[in-house]
Amino acid sequence: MSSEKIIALVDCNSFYCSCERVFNPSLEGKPVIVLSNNDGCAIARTDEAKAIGIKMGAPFFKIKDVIKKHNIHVFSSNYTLYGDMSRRVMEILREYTPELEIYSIDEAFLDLTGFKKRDLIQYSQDIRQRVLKLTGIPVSIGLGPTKVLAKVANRLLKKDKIKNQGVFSVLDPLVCEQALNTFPIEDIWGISRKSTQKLHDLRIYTARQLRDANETLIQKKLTVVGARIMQELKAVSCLDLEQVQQDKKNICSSRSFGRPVFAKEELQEAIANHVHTATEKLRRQKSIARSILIFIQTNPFKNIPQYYNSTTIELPSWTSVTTKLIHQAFYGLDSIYKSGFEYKKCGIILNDIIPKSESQLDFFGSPSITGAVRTFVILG
DNA sequence: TCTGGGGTCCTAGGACCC
DNA sequence: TCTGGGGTCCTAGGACCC
Repeated sequence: MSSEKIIALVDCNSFYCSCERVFNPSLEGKPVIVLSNNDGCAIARTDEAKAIGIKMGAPFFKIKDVIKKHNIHVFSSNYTLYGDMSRRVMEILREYTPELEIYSIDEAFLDLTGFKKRDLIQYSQDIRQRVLKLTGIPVSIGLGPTKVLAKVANRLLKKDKIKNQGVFSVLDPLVCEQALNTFPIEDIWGISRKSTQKLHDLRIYTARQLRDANETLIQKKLTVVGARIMQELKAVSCLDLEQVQQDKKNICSSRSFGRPVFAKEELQEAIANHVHTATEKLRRQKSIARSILIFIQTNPFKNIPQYYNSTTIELPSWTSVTTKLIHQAFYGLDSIYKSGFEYKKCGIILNDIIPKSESQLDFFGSPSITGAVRTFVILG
């Protein structure tokens, strides 16, 4: 019993919108949405905007009328601001426990097992109040014995099934049982559309039914991923907190164009920018890469001739030098570019990434991996 | 040469997350 | 006219080796 963990999921409410409200308090109580890059679609909504019926990912052009009618306040996304606010929130959370996993820009798992003897609801309320006071960001906190159950608790808060107190706990087995009874499987963390359909085929509709289902059957249908979720629903923790930020194994930069693009020169400019962005991230984690994938594509939503292609370039050695990678990326672009198409999006992915410290300089000044077999040709 | 089993590594693609 | 961007994990299947 005492080995049971206590996990809190702290989630910032309508995070991007809340950030905008911090700098514009008159928006309090009013409907607000934040749009994706190029103002393509809605990616954050306040409760007021949700109540009006704005759906996650709704294309801007389709909701323009509703926005006007209900006087919804609209913002283009400002990721520099959101990243900044996120760091401040996470720093405060870290004051409450060193065991913390920053799961996304607006969510963190906290291991509160060591605070068992305290009133955990009160402790969580303290966290909420302090974050709100120091950053202006409202957060919701779900408590459970596993990550999946903490997510369940948090989800119930958002759904307003429980009156909006900002903290909900399913640590009590009876409360948990009740919560799972009516909790739809599609709302479980890790169960999305495809898996939901497979489970519906098995006549499994609620979290409770999934928890009590035949394990072999679930593993067969949903692989080990599903089996793990089952365990977590049973309050058996099998997803650990990942406290140290792992180095990225691949780094991607891509974006849609705000307008039609035909010319190779324009694609080159965009690709160069993407390489620049990605190599900056690469250097920040003190890594080097040896493989770069370049892709270009037309707009699949448009009824025009479609083209998608990608190519991977393997470099002779690992590098984090922007110009070297841009050179290779252009070479790759040359090989896949076809004129006459209206391009909508392009991007690059850096692969085969290793820490710079794992490499050493070979005779010619370019890194080679330690321990790898190399043949040296002495010139002259 | 033929036959078979088993292990490892790699890659592409599916599924899922926020 | 107009539909995000950046990730992770897992599996299946092929290549290769012993």
